[in-house]
Amino acid sequence: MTDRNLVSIRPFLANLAGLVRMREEELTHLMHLVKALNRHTAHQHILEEEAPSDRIVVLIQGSACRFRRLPNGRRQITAFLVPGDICDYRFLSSGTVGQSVAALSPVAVARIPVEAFVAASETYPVFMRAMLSASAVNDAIMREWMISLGQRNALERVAYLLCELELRMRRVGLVEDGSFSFAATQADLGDALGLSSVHVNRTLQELRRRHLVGMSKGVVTLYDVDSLGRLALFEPHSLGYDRAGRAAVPMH
Amino acid sequence: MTDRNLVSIRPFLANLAGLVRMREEELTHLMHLVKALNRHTAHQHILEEEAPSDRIVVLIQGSACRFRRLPNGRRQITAFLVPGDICDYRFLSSGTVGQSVAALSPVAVARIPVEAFVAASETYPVFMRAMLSASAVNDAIMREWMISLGQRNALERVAYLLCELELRMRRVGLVEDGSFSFAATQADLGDALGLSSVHVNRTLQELRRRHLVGMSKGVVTLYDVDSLGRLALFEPHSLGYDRAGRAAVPMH
DNA sequence: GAGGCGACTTAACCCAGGTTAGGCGAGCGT
DNA sequence: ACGCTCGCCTAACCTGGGTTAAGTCGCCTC
Repeated sequence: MTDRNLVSIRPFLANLAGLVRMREEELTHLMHLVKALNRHTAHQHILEEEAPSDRIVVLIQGSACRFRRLPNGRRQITAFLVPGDICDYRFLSSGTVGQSVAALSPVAVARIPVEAFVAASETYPVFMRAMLSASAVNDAIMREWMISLGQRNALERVAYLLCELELRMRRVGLVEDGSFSFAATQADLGDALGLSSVHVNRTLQELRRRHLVGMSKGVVTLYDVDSLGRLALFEPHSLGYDRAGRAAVPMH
Repeated sequence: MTDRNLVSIRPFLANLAGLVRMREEELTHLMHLVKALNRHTAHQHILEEEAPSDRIVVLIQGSACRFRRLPNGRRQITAFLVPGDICDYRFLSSGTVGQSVAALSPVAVARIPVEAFVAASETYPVFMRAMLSASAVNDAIMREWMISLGQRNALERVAYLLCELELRMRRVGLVEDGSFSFAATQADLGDALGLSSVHVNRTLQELRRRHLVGMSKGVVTLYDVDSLGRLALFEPHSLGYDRAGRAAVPMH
């Protein structure tokens, strides 16, 4: 493993530990499964559509997105990734499914050999359970995006996305005073929300005007999460987190 | 198991056998895991949001949908289910995630106790692999719906949905002469596609006018799958099927 | 420090699809 | 045979968000 000391994989551990109960020993063992820690610059691809899935790839630092391109050139971003997120779950079924992952900012990425992970799961079944839970949460997030795209208007969509990101960042201990780092451009947001970048701009301005949101230089600030959540029709429990009564994991 | 003779669970077996290679013995064993076969009338709920997931619920006959309701009353259909489909994958992670499943027509449903299934997977690991594959396909379908909602216009969306359904029905041997049964109303289609029922109507008429599609009394006919697919920006391989070189499974 | 590029902003115009409000026919219960 | 409900269809009108086009600002490179 390279430079484990420079970049902490803590968000990853926090992510999984927030889904299943894990003992100290298990967390340590899990940590040692990480075999490589790479960096990518903004806009670089982290995973290609057709890449074999012999590694579990985990985002450790920075922002990234999953997306797919249509034959007509349009792009749909299907997920934003925050530190601790697993980039792609195809290793669970050893299939290859068509979507790529790209960095939105400079990122650090950890890679875990699937074989080693599966082997370790024999001794620690909690590892596989954690992955399946993470995958289920991922599904829930996708489902909620579908609802955004189908039923929410522009203002609600943007508000919803920000609430979702805030919750996910908070879970891994990366929200401070209502602020967190998130590197998508307005065009990226448009490709994720099914809006033009022009309209994303109009919408963000409206949210700023209402003193709900601040956004600049890759830092998002939510001034009033409650009002924003109401506006967004945001229901945290629908994301599959904390339904088990388990909130953000305390980092000791 | 009740009245196994009246309703064939063949679509279910075809579905899984189309994802992983299974021997005759395994298919037989799988069949014997089915412990109950129930019927529901149209509009009845098959699964509630909060239901415990101690059964794997499989649609055997008829049409159904997964959906979630927003606090403002609007409804987003997140998936249509065709015979052979697993209604809900939450049993994989033993979490409860908020969506319901409802019948669109009279349906038959099989139930497999999760415990028995997991136990059987010890002897036949292919069972669990099949479930994970089915879940991955389910993800791919959801992803493609997100792309529809975000990037395709009304005509493309409707066309896409019909192509997808045709493919899925064909996989389980339920397409004859380009026709298959599908019971959603135009309002249902609207709730799935993020369109008003009025506009779904306009759009279907346009597809009929172009001699691409026929639809009446719960029977869909595609007159020209190729043209329709082109119009829809439909890329079958993106659904995760047949990427492994495996097309619709021959039923011997 | 000139030039270029990428992200954000603004404004004018326009259209795809929503909304509202009906009408029509088939099935069904009484 | 009546009336009800439900699904389908039509038409008139309206608006949320798309499109195009241009301008600003900061940052990076040479």
